[in-house]
Amino acid sequence: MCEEHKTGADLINEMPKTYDPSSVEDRLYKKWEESGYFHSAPNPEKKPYTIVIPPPNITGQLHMGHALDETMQDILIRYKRMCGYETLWLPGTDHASIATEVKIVGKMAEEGLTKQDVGREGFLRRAWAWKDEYGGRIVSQLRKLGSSCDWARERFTMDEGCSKAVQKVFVDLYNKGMIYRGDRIVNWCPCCKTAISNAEVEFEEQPSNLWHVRYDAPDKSYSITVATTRPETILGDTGIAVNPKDERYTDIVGKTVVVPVVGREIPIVADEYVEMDFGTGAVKITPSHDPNDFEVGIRTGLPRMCVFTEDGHINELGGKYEGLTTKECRRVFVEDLEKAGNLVKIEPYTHNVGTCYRCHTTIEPMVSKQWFVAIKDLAEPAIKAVEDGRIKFVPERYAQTYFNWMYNIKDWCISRQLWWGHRIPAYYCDDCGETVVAEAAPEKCPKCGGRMHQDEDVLDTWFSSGMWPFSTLGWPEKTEELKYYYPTSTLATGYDLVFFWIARMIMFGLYAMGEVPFDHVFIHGMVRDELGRKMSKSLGNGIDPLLIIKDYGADSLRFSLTSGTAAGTDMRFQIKKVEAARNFCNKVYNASRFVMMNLGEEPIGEIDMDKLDIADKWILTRLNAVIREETANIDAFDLNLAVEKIYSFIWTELCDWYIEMAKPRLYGEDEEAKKNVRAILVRVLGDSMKLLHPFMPFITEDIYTRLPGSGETVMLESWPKAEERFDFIKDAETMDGIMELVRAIRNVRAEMNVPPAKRAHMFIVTGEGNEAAVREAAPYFNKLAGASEVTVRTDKEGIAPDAVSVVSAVGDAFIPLNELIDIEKELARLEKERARVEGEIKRAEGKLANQGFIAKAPEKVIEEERGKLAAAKDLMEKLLARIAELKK
RNA sequence: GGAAGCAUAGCUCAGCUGGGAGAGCAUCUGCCUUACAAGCAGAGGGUCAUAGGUUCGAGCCCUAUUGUUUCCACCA
Repeated sequence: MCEEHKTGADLINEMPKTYDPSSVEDRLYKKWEESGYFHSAPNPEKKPYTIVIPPPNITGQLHMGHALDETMQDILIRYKRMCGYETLWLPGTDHASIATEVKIVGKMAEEGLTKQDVGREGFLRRAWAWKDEYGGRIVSQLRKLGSSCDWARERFTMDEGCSKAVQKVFVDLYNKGMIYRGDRIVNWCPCCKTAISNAEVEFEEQPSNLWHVRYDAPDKSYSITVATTRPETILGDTGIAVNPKDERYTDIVGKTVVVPVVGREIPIVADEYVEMDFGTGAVKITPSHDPNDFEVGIRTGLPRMCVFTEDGHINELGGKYEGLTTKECRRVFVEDLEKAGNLVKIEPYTHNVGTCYRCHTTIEPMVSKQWFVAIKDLAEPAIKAVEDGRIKFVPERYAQTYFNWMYNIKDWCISRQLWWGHRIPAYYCDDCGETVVAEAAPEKCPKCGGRMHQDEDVLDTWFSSGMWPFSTLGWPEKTEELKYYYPTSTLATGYDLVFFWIARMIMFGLYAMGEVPFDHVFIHGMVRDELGRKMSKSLGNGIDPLLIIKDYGADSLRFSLTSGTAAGTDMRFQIKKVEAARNFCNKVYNASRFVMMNLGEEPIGEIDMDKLDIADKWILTRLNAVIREETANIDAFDLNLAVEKIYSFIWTELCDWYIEMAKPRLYGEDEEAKKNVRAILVRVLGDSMKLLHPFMPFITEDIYTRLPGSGETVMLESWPKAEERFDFIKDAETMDGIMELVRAIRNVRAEMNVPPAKRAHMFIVTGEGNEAAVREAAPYFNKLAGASEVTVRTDKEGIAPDAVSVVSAVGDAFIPLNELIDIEKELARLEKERARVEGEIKRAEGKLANQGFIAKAPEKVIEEERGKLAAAKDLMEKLLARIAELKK
């Protein structure tokens, strides 16, 4: 795009003084997308690097969690793309069975309609229409962040391919006996009217009571008191259990008691499950409404009696309580217990109540017929894959979280009493009850020829998202994509999805593909509000990323989410941080404006290595360092460290120092010098834009493509490599010393209250070794240290004895500013400095006098220490001399 | 009940395999110096939660304690 060389004036006219992200972001994203830069195809010439997106729910709106998630992934993808990998970031959305269905039911309710009113077909029509309307919303929002997804490969968990994968896995697992159907206690959400898995239950601590209830013998000759937190379940009691070792009850085990109020007779049984020390040592058993009681019931042969309806009411077995909600029933039933005289006492009691993770309704454990995955055979290889390092968690500690869950994993309830989702491919014969599980619906019953009907239920959302890494690549077809991109590379998501999603993907990946689904699991924390609270709708403290993008730009948002926070830990969202990021954008932008303004009329050539001065060598050495460090940081997933490196390189080293040091030459007469400085500036700025690009894609693209000699996009450029010819370690050290001296001079001037405009002739006295370097750097003292003229020499001859002096390792500066000096103040300053150096000498001497240190510390460390001591002593000598001078 | 994380400058947080404590913001002092006042220069501010231990050397490793957050389990 820079075929014609533009002059600085041309370029600067295009660039206002302040960076405006809104004027570039949408335009650049459109360019990227239309140019096909995001698209990936199997390429045997390159190594693949693949990320599948954690598919956001189609119900979703972009929130800060997504913003963080996508930013991390985009950084990795853009980095790897520049490193030469064939990168695929595969996007898509999740049908989110329960979440979506709840929304649609809610919307229908506004029209006064229920699911039953519209029927399954009608409901699904609405659901798909809803998906078409809103499913694209989140996807377009992801684009605002700059996400470089291959949109041509966008998938949906309920599209044809993914559905096929789901059916195949289901049928296959069923045929292997790893999926079964049975009556089990499940977590029933009376609001969503469906079973949910254990992982979907959230426990909330709630204050309640412990009701002590006496069960009398039919003839009242004995009684037994139990405590319960859920008195309404007494309606479903079918027994009382005590510990077999409990001598208090041995003589009544096997006898019966009467359920108070209800009047049924139930047996007293013995079971190890009962803790003798807790409460009265006797437990009422309600096998249909409590998971533990369910187990006791099986062991002791107690019958099940389900007294709740699917929507949380008491059913016909509840007698006069029929039709009450469980909550109402509790109140009424407790009253009746009291009237009957069976309520012994009420104790306040706080305990954890299971609630639905979607709607936070209290879960009612209920027996019902559900489909389950027998998890053990899937879990074992999945545990092993992490144990033997085929999958690595970043940070590592999350592997522990994973193991804890996996070692204790229970069979997975996968059927949901919902309509929106993958319908279970099981068919039952209307006549003989035969069950057929198959991908295609059978015409008729293979046993009796009767009519078959399909199971009404759908599968848990996570059943399909667990296949995401391979279903999206075409499985079960043997596609090129599957062969090339699977296993994927990095899976990035929040720690809240370790159980829901990551564990399931690992299990299914190993099962269906025989190979892990990804190498690394990159875990990030949650974005909290400024006060450290979760962002939630109920608190109304959520911050909309789109508004942040609108006001500050996507780059600023991305930067603020990436910097200053270590992987895997929660972060607080602070608008101040976004502002700081915005300021950085402006800094970068203005640095580029400066470069543009000074490009001159001639084309930019190669850097002439023979014409580098000490500042040039320094910046090139520093560029090499930042390339090496940042690259290592990203490779280790330390994105925060990486972005901070390039940040401080650009702001401090490039802007505050090098650009300032470039000015004398750019504004000077030496055309050759000018030319080389320009080449260096273009090179350093260009590489900086590449290094920053993964983090801030828009501004870097905007700037990079304006630079002379740049390609049409930065995102396809090669990641910078450190060139050895740019390593000038020794010169860079000297330059650091010169910079140290400049800082010291500035310090003195500031402390002496020398007006910035007041310039003075400056003498720099340096040792032989540094003379050449300091001479080279002399002009910089004009610009950086307020010198009007600089004289470099190796002796102090002719320098006014009362000049202000600044001592440093590379040399001492003398500034005749006598009239401005406050001798007392200067002495105080030198005294302070002397004390500091004295401390340093003591510290170093102490260390070197320590025999243990000399004997055991590495030679390199000892040498460093000796060097420091010598330098400090040298400095001390100068200081003392200067103090003596002033005191005269 | 089990497990993990965190505790560092006024605030929010970094700190890689142990080798003289950092950033951003805030504060104070000067500056509209022709890239940038969303900026420049300078300054102040920390017994790195507490107590022990290992080591020549500990913010970093070990043990205990305190505070705090989160996850898992869930005993009626």
